[in-house]
Amino acid sequence: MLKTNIAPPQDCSDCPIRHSAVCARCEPDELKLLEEVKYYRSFEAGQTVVWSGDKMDFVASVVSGVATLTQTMEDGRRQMVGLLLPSDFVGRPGRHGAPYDVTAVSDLVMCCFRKRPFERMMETTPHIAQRLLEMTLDELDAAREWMLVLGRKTAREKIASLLSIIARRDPVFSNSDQRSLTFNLPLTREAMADYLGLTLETVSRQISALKRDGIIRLEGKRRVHVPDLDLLLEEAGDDSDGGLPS
Amino acid sequence: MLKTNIAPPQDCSDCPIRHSAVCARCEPDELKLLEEVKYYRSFEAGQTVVWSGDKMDFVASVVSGVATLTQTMEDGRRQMVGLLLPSDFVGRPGRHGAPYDVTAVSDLVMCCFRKRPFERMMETTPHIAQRLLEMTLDELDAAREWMLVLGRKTAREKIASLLSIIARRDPVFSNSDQRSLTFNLPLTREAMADYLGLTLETVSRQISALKRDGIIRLEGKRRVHVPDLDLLLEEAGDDSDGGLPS
DNA sequence: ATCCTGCTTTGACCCAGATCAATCAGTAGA
DNA sequence: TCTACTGATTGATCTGGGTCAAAGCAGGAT
Repeated sequence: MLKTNIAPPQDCSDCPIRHSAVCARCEPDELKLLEEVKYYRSFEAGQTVVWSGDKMDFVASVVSGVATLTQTMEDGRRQMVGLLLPSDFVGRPGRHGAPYDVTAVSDLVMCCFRKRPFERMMETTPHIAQRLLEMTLDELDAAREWMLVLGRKTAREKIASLLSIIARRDPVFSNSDQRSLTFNLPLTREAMADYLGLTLETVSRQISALKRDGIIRLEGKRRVHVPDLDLLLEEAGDDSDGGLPS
Repeated sequence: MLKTNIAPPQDCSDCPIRHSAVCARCEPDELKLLEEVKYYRSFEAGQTVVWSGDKMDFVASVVSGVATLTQTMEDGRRQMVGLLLPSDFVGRPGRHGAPYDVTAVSDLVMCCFRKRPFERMMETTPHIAQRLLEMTLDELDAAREWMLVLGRKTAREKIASLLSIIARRDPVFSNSDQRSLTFNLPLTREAMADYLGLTLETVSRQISALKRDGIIRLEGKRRVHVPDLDLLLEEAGDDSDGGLPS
């Protein structure tokens, strides 16, 4: 397996997620306190970060790479319940056990904080608690959007929705407002199926269908080119236009 | 329609949700400040509290009754994304528009806070922000559980899951640990369908099936008796036993 | 009483997506 | 170069839940 061993940042000031993670609002002195309780951990693609039910004595931010939260039923049915991209936060202050499996789906670097000290800082440093609240509210919104996808969308709409979610969060998209773009798909077909409540065969078929219909083009299995983002959003069944007035 | 006009509480000290809502951790002096920016609103069953997209100049706690958050696609497909029972919180500090329809499904009393002053209090009163963070994390957990239901469970499991969720949150359940219990179903078949990503016909059929199999008994359409809660949990496909050791 | 009107139940049929199975395409190792 | 794997694609068939349609069943209102 290809090992891209990305070195963790030397210190917070040149951290790539400095301005979007839990620490985003911290002042330099607060950052210094955080720095004392933090440490980096790296995982290879496929490794499990924590198993559901295990004790989890840290909370963490994703620095680089992609991780997933999944729930599994006794008979093996699996549902992804969280997709963690850089700057996303894992773990819950004030809880000991992990409620979900956390898995690295690509090579992954996490910035971990020892739980106890972090919890104490939450009480003394409002900037951390404020930012965490904001991020949690954003995640709740995302989860609710996802519930609409799971409960009411067709397989084709589900795939289109997932692609547009990933496209929207891709750094190259944030920097441009073109109609067309190209991005990496960080998930296997199986992981996409777990995300969308489908089987991997259906995922594959629907991706082929979108390709056939010219909505997307594949460059290798894992790189997606979208010639017209509006067409993709249309397929996703979302209230497409953000309503630009005349 | 039957009008049960429940009078709102006179002041916070005899409010039924005093110890479980956003204000749960407030000290008497903090409560006094909150009291200055609060007002009650009542809705009849079926009324809309706010429409998705509308301006929402308040945040609120449910005092009594049940409300839902729903998303609707252009073609009319609907998905419930939140079920609000007494003490639950609606609205997001720092956002003007409502992202979902909020609807009273039974007669409803809400304790509303004017948004601006509430936002200011969030910054000055850590007890409010802390409690809101805790509640939001709980909701996120619930949303993720719900995602497993929507994505991977069968219709029968979905119904059993919903019934056990409602049973668990029913006040009479919290006060007893018997195997059997009886509770009111606050939702129509259609609302249950919107919750579970099903059609109302399927909901009706599966309820009949659970009844036929002796998992539940109906006393009128809206009152459910569960002779053995463990059987219901089994049907829900949840990791049933909380693991009582030998 | 009887007629609404808004739920709910039940039946008959159909289809989107699951299941089962074979094949293909890269990449890694020997 | 050949082999072994892991992931992806495609085909054939089956089925759970959707769709369409017709009753049933309260509570109010007339």
